Amino acid sequence: MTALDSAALRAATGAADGEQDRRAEIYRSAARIFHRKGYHATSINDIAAAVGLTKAGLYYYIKGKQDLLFAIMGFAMDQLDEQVIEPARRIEDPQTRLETIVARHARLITQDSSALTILVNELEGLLPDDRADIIGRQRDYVDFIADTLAALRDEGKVLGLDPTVGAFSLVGMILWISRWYRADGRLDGDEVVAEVTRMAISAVLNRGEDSNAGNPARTGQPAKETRQ
Amino acid sequence: MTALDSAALRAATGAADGEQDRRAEIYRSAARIFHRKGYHATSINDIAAAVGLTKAGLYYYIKGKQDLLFAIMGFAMDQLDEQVIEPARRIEDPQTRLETIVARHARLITQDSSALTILVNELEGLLPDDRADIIGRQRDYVDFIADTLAALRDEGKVLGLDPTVGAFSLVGMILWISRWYRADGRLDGDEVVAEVTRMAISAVLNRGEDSNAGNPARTGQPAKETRQ
DNA sequence: GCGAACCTACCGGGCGGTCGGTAGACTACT
DNA sequence: AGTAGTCTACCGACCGCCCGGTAGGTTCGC
Repeated sequence: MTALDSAALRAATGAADGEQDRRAEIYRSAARIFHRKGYHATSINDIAAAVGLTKAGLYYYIKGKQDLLFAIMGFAMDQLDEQVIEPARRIEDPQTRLETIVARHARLITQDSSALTILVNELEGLLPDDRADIIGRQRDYVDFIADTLAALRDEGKVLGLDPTVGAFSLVGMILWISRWYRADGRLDGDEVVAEVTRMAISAVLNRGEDSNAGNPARTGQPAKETRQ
Repeated sequence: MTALDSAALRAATGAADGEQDRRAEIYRSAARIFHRKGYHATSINDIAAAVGLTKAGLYYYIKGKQDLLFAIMGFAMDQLDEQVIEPARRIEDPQTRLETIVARHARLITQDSSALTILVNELEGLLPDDRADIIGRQRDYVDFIADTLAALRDEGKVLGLDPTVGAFSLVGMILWISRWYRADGRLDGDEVVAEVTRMAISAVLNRGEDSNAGNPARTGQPAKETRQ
C-alpha cells in the first residue's frame, strides 16, 4: 500500500526530488516497527516491505541496521532537546520549569512515542561509540531535571528528597506512558499529560507540615527475610 | 508454565536430585542474560555457555527458548503475587496498603531485577497464548493498585486523580528503578525503596488546600506547531 | 547394564549485507 | 532528430554466518 501511495503521489505531483521524503518515510516506518516488535526482532526485510522496497533497494538509502537505529535515536534525542530541554532551560522559576519539562515530555510521548521509546529501550542494539553518545545525552537530561529539583529544594519547596532519585522517578513515570496510553482510549492526550504533570509535581513538592515528617514510616516491609 | 511447574512438581515429590538446582541455575542465568542483552539478542548458546553446557546439553533441561522466557516471566509474576500482592491484599487501610505495594515491589527490584524486568520488557517474545496469560496477570496487578487508589479517593485522601493513570504512573516509577539503580551506587537498596515509596505516596495524596487547585496551569506548550 | 546427563555433528532457514545489473529520465553532442 | 552517455532508484540472486533445534551417540555413577 505504501509503495503505491508514494509512487502515485510522485507521479501525480511530478515533483523531482523525493529523496528526502523517501528517507524520512523510511525512518518513520522503521521507528514504528522497531517500537512495535523491538529492534532485534525486526528484520531489514520487514522495514523494506513496509516502505514498498526490496532489501537491496532499501540499502540504497541506509547504511545498515545499526545506523538506522542510531539515526532514529539521534532524532528522538534532538526532539527532546528542542521541544523539552531548550524551552525549559529558558524558564527561571524551578517549579514552572519542572512543570514544563514533564508536560512537554509527556506530550511528546502521547503524540508519537515511537522514537522516544526506542531511545530508551534499544540501547544495547547500538555500537559502543554510538551508545556512549546517546547515554551521555540522556544523562545530561536527567541531570537537568535533578538540578531543577535541587533548585526547588534550595527554595525550601522540597524537603528531604534526593534530586537524583527524584529525577529518575519522574522520568520513569513519563516514559511509562508509552506503554499504556492509547490515543483511542478513555482519556485523550491532553488529559493524560495534565494528570501526569499534576502527579509529578505533587510527588516532588512537600506542602510544609505533614509530609510524612520524621522517618519515612515502616512502609510495610516486615523485614522478616532480609536477604542482601 | 511447563518448565517451572514440572521442576516444582519434581521437588515436591522429593526426588532430591541436583537436577532441581541445575534447572534453577539455568533459569537464573537465562534471566540475567535476557535482562542484560534482551531476549532476541540472546542466543541459546549464550545461555548454555553461561551454565557450562553445550547447546544440546542445555536442551536436556529446557523445551525451547520461548518456554524458557515464559517460565521466567511466570516466575516473576509468582514473585509479585507472593511478595507484593498477597501481603498487600491482607491490609485494610488503603494508604498502608499502597505503601506496602510500592515498598515491596521496589524492594523486589533492588534485590534482583532480572526476572521482574524481563516480565515487562520482553512480552513480544512470547507465543500469543502465553502473552495473553501474562498480560492478564499484569492487568490484574494494575487494577489492584487502581482499586486501592479509588479507595483512597473514597476516603477523601485523594482529590481529582484518575485511579488508572495513577496506578500506571506509580508502576512506571517503580519499574524504572531497574534501569538506574546499582547495588554498588551511592544509595543502598533500602534508601532507594524508602525514597521512592515516599515519592509515590506524595504523588497520590493531596493535603487539602493548595494542590494546584483549578486548572493545572498552561504548562508551557505553546502549540505553535501542532503536527498530528 | 542401564538410565541420567551430557556431547559432537548436523539441519533447514533466516539473517544482515553485497553484487551486478537495469529501466527510465535526463543531458550532450552531432 | 537521433543517439550515446550518465545518473538515480531500484531489483533478483546470492553470500557467509549463525540461529533454534535435533539425531544419535558416549560417559559415568549406580
